[in-house]
Amino acid sequence: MASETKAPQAVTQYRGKNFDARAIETFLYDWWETSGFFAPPEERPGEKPFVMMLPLPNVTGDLHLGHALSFGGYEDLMARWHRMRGEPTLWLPGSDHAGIIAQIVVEKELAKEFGTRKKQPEAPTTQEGLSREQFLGEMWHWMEHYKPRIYKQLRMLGCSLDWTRVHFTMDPDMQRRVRIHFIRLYQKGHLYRANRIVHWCLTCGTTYSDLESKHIIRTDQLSYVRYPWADPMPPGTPDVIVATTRPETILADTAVAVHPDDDRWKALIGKEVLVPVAERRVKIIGDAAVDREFGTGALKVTPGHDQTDFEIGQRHGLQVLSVIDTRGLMTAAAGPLAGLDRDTARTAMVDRLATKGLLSSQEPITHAVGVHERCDTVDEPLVMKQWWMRMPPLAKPAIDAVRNGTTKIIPAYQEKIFFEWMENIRDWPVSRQIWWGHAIPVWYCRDCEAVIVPDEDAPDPTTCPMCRSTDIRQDPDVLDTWFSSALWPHSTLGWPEQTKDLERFYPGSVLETGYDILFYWVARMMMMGLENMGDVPFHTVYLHGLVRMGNQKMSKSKGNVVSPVGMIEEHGADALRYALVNGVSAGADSEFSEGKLENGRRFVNKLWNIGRFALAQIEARPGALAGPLDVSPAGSPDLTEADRWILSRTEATAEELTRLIEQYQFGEYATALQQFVWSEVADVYVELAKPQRRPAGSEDAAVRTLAYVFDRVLRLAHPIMPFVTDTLALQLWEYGRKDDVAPSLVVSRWPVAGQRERRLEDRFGLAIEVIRRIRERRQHGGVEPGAKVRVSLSGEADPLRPFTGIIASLSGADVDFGGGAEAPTMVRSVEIRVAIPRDAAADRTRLHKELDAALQLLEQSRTLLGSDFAKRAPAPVVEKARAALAERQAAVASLKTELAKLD
RNA sequence: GGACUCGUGGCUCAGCGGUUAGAGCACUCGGUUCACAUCCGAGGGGUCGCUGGUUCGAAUCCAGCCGAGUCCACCA
Repeated sequence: MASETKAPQAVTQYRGKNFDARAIETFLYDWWETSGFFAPPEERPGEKPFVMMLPLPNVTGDLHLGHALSFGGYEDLMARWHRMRGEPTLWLPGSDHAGIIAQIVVEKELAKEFGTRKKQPEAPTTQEGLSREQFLGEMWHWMEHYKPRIYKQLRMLGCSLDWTRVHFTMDPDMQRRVRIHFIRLYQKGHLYRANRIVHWCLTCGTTYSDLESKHIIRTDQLSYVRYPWADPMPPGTPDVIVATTRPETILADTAVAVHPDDDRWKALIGKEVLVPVAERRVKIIGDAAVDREFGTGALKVTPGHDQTDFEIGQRHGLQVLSVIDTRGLMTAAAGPLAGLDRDTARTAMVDRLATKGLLSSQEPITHAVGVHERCDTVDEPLVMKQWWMRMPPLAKPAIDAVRNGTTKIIPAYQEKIFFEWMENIRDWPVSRQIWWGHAIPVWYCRDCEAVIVPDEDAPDPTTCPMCRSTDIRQDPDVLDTWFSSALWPHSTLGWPEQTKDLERFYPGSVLETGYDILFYWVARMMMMGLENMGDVPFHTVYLHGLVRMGNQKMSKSKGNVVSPVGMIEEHGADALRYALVNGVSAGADSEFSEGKLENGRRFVNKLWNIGRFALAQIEARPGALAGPLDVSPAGSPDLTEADRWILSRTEATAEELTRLIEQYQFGEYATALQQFVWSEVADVYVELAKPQRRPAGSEDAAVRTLAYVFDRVLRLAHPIMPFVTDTLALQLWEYGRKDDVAPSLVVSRWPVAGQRERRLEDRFGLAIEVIRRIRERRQHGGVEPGAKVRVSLSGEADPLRPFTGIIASLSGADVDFGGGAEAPTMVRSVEIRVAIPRDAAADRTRLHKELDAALQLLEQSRTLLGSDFAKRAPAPVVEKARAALAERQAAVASLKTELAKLD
């Protein structure tokens, strides 16, 4: 830990009447960081560190609200809370090189800077005029621009990340680790190179995996095409007509498939037809993948350009023909269509079929079409030689880990989704045809075609170990960006070296991220962690929902992406963080709004002003805090009922908030915090702490109570609102408190709940209900707001005697316990008589209304207790119901008596 | 086709077996202006999607249905 410096004056001397986050946030964050508060302290024996990896944002990206929720809401909340619980906490930052996305971003930047450049058609991702080395030079250059941007945004959110351990997935040492990982996986047989059908994006010029593919609904022409019989057939043999939306691929057909149980066709399996235009003889084969309901039940099989057809081809040993290249142009194999792009070729083919009389009919069809999720370009399935990762064996241990609880997923229903995917996992194509990314450590010999994979600690090979040729060349592809991020939890800690960090911080604790990257990242981290480390990377996966605004999923194309940066600048990070987390339950999507942000801002300001009040009281009575702060009844005999009440409520809240955070119920934590701070501390206690409301001689007790309660409140609120709380704590701690203080809330201790006075809490609660009712009666009775009113309490009012002064003060009444002439109102079994101008008619109406309500409640109690409830329900529950019945009986009796008097 | 989630006051959501179902925002009324570009107080507003079932007791558990959304596979 760096030596901590004194907190900046901009913070300790900030005295704004309202909290202006801009005045202090940057100073405070810089101080936290330079003081080393965010780095885990020196290792201590027996410690249990809390370790979390930041879900690395794309280096070229900007933070969006989802990040703000994730990083500034849940993760920083957890990091700060665990740190305050005394656990050495490591929250490790970094960014992802974001392969294809970053390459596209920089290509656009280059285009802006140097004018539009025509892309070379044979290598779509190449900037014309730039060699691969030059282009990568540009990429690195731009990284220096983007990296600080994204890191600054994380700092603005207040994220307590350990910046001494920041990593970037393309750092040279990370590249080395990825290389070693690749080589080890290869040597163990988890990686192989194969010629298979893959998704190809014509816009991005690269392959992509199933996960990066999505479907859109589109309407196309469905063409029915007749495939003439190759040999003379007996009369009555039906024509073979297939339905296709891609007639241009007919030229690559190598079979026609029908369902083996299809009565219309099964007798014809094994016969041959001629592929139109190509005039090639192909067999009719039987395969269960064919949908009998679709079209005529006969399917043209094009293994070179369709996923399903490729699989059918594999099963039947069919030849794979290619008629479309990586630019989307028809190849020489397409004969008359060679050179046309795929869309033109489609029309041309239809024309030709029509001319030849082979086009039976056409109709529009609405169907799902696979597209690349990055750019919505329609998928062009191609057969290419690619590196693949064999997934099922890697998935097995990860499935087991979740099944046996080693790693727990929250919310639990996501586990089902995890299993579903993992148990049906398919091999992962990991090579990408772009330049920005991790190189594949494989060389190919041009002379003997050997595949050369060096040992993990060997330098790049220069000669072929098989034939000694020097004509070898490295695989030009790079690895999928998720290949490197899958290693993040161990590679950032030094793997494969057995570093101190790796030993101390692996396995980690929690992985918090959006459910949308469960497969992309979480599952893969688990698999690679288990493979490389023999242990899971985290014991808990907390998945949060999406943040929507205006009820729409935010996306760049919809143009409704709202930047949290502007919100922070306007309202402060605390307000934003609070607004995002408040009232959202685990895993649920949430709707964000200006209103929520406004509420967050006002809550932050409320806290600030409670602080201003507390500090002013403390300053006014400096002697009150001399010596240790003891607010136990023994240590402070001058405490009033109100002081003891708020102290007890504070302990109750500490207990409750601790439980909520422990159970990952962050939304409820935020709500409960606001409830306590606003309705109890501010609206009730602060009012009762004002000198003009204090019984003489209890002023010092109020100051001590305020100091204690406020200190607890700041700690309890710090995980979600770090800036305003630490500013206040630093100022509060200037005054005399000697015990339990820290240089900053960041490194202070989370409160341990102390003794409560439950009876007092209950009775005080009753007093508050009574106060409410008096206020209501005053208003409805037309009493002048400032005027004093006389109130008599009777019935079961004895427990309220200690609170006479409080009731009087907060309701503007002179209170006695004698009963009186006025018509009462009932709160539970306490009769309240408020002296207001009598109006017998109004009294009667009101009393009747109250009586009706009371009778209904009484009836409910009686029905309940008259049923089997009394026999079957647990004793404490029945006891409660009995007490309620008694109270309701008393209330009804009292109201009846009063009504009788009126009549 | 398979699976999952959600349907609670005008809006956004909590609550997920036991008192008269809560919060924020919005709304109505009344105050205040040396903690609070505000704040305080009071109030109106809910057949907890529908129909059955389990239970002494269901917004909460189960089944079916209706509606909204998501994921996985496929759509030639």
